[in-house]
Amino acid sequence: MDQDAPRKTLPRLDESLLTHLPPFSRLERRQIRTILDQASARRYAPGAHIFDEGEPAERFFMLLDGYVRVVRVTATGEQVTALHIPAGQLLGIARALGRDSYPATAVTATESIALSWPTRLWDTFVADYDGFATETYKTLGHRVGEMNTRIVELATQQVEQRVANALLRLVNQTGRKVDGGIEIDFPITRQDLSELTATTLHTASRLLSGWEKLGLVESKRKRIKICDPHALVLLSQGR
Amino acid sequence: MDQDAPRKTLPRLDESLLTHLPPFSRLERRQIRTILDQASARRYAPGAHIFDEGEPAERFFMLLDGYVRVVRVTATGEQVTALHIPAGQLLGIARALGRDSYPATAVTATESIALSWPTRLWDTFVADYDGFATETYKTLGHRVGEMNTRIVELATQQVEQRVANALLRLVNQTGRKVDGGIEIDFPITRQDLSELTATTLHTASRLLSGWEKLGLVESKRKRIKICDPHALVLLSQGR
DNA sequence: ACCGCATTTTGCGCTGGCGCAACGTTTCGG
DNA sequence: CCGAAACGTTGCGCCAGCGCAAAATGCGGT
Repeated sequence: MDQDAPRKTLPRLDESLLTHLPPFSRLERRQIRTILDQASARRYAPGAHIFDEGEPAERFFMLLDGYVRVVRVTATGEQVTALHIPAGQLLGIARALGRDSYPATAVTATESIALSWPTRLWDTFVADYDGFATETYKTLGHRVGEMNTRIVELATQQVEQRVANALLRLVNQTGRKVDGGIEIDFPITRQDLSELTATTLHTASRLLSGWEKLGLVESKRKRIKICDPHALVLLSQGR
Repeated sequence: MDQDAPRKTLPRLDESLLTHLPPFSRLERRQIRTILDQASARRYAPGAHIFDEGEPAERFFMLLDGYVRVVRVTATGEQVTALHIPAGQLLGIARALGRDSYPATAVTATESIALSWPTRLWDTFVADYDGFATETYKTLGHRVGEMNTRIVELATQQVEQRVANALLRLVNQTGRKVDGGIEIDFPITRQDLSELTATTLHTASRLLSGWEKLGLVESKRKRIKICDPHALVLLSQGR
């Protein structure tokens, strides 16, 4: 997207990159070697688009490092974040659902590294590699579950509860222990948070300010630390 | 659920029931026979629960006739409709996503008829029947797309637009031409509509009343007829 | 024909949270 | 080190749509 620089296939990708990741964990060293030899590795700057909604799904990806937001843009230009994907998961797997174009846009939240393969190899992977299909469908199932939860939240909860829930989920997925609490492990702006919870950055900011005064959270620019998760849980359940 | 009446395997299920349905369309007569012989058929009264959220996913289903709403219930007892499923589609296919319990409740909107098979046969179907996996993942992909759309709608649109959208979608999926317009082919209350659009039955009722005065729709109890779809499309896109 | 229940309609007041606006603060490139 | 851009905070007014309440209407059962 950014530059059409030739995807540099790094000198030698080590098998250890994949061996512990669910979709590949049941495979033999030799198989992983084959898979890696077919892969391209690439680094993405923060905010880079890995792929865009509607594009033909030419490749599928394994996020090795970083975080990715999956975003949809409405006709009127508003953004809605559908999902956050942490390192170690596949993305752009439209093919698994019989689609031939990407249903959403993938934007890196941090500097990220991803492997990718041409979509045409998908069927081979499914057929040849034991556990690959099962494991991907599991993550897919998990994502569907998350989407479902979001629908229910959007439909029934107040903004305050939704924001609290979103923070808790982010912390659970990507929390990093620091002194005084748990911090969300990637840069996230009020704007991002608002796109994740279907509100405005103003309201998100007000809520965080309020919580900060109560000692529930602390936040610097682009960084949020949860100090009192339990209190947030209470908030997230409407008192 | 309702009664534990023995699932009556009807004397003889005809192959024609399945031959034209996507997941089975590429199969031979003989294979379909085998599939049917393993199936149980059952009739459900309107409002019956085919399965409930959280239950172990013991069977998967093919809806032969009727309409089913897929519903989630929140901790506070509110209902949210996640999806509508028309005849000819599979449901309860938790297994396809590696889940072993149903993620939502399936409630019939009309009298319905469904075939079902023990979940343990799922893998056999996928392995033995060509096109079965592909086709199911396609419907799954379609449903994921719908869920995505709903998230975006809930996040960005006003109630009026959401209700308009919901009506249009229902009409597209299940519309039946009648004189003066297109009618939604199953009974749907204001309450149902509100659960589908995350609003209250009051607001839904007010909107429909308003539109009726403008001649966009006509509605008797549990029946909604769209008279001017084009005008609704305009509404659904915010003017 | 009548009763009771489910569904629908409508009015009215209240409020969560959005829109707008202005201003403070941190980061980064040059 | 400076200026601009990105990010965050806060005050204020307004309104879509919810909650509550009450009544009307159609429907099925006995």
